[in-house]
Amino acid sequence: MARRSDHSREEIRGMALAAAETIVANAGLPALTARRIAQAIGYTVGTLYLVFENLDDLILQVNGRTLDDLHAALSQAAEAAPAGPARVEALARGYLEYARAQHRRWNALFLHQLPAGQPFPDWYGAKIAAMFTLVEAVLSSLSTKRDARDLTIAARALWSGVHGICILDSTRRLGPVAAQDLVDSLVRNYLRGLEAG
Amino acid sequence: MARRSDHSREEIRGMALAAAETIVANAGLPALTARRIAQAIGYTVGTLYLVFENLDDLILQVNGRTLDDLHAALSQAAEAAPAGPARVEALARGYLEYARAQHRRWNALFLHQLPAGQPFPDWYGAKIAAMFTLVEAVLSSLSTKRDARDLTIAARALWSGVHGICILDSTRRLGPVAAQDLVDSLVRNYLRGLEAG
DNA sequence: ACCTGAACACCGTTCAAGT
DNA sequence: ACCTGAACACCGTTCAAGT
Repeated sequence: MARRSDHSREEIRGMALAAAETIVANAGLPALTARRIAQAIGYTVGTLYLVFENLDDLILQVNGRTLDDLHAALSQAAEAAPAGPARVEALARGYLEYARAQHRRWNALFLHQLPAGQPFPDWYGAKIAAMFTLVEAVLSSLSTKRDARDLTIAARALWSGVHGICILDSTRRLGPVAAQDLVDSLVRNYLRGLEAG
Repeated sequence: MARRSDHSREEIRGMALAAAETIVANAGLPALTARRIAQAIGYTVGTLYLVFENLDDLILQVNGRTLDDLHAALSQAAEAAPAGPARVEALARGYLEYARAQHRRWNALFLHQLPAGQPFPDWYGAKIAAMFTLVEAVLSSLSTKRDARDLTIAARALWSGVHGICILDSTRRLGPVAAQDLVDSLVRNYLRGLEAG
């Protein structure tokens, strides 16, 4: 293969991200290497560095797509359930289901670490925050008496809790206990406690 | 450096694990390489493979030590608090404190992934299970009416939840919310919900 | 018997050189 | 201008060869 202008920068970028997503979905984040992506799209490694800052940048883009996908799946799961506690439960179960169905892509979200001290770029942080906002929206319809700060805390406490179950489940640290039972237990008792508070 | 019998196999093993622990504590798991460990103990890489199966085996040993250390810290935190709900809270806060104080070692626990499909060795699984057992013991003193299965579920749901908060905190995904507030919210409301159930 | 050190097949990243 | 391909400084792992 020689000099080519077969594809624009944007096209190469899109091809690389699609190839990367496939590699992660099929073989997991550790299998994602610059040479493998380059081979999949028919260019050499050097070309990737014309289009991405580095591998971390590329992985962040892949994970950003996964977060968008996850957000869409959760919105849908929530809307399908009747408002109230059942909707919170549907959201939590939706998260567990997504983590299982897309487990290599979902795991990549948490396996990837930026170099020490480097914070997430703003656009990525916004995608994480949007996940919590989704939970806040569903929780806020439960009881109107709480102020914004309580809502923020409740949404993050509950959602982090659900996340903890999902991640221990996906990394097989839970032993022979059904993760769904844990999610149900956490959501029900937390909400009951909130109401009684 | 030439042929030496300065140290027994067991001594080399201990030196390597100690060096590895220091590297992880100072620079994080990604900085842990066979060549770096070898250099730290004054042997060549080949020697490490005489004493460990491979790097995964070595990392598992390092993480096993961290789990022991964590278990001891949590036992102590629990015993220092009065029995009852306060003790559950002390356990949860102790976990968050450990994750923060030893954050690179603690993170290594969850950053390391065994090759696809390879389960944790039994001795390592037992150390994970011991963590949940600790929570069960503290929870069981709260109410005597629950059966063993309920206790297992409650301990794992609550503890996974606390873990989720700690891991999102340690990877800076929580935003400007105090993790301790989340831990307190989760524990209090979950326990209150359990009681009301 | 114990340990070395060089080799193999990989990495991420850069950049002079080709078309 | 666009892309290559070879180079650099690394990896984990193995194993013939040295002492």
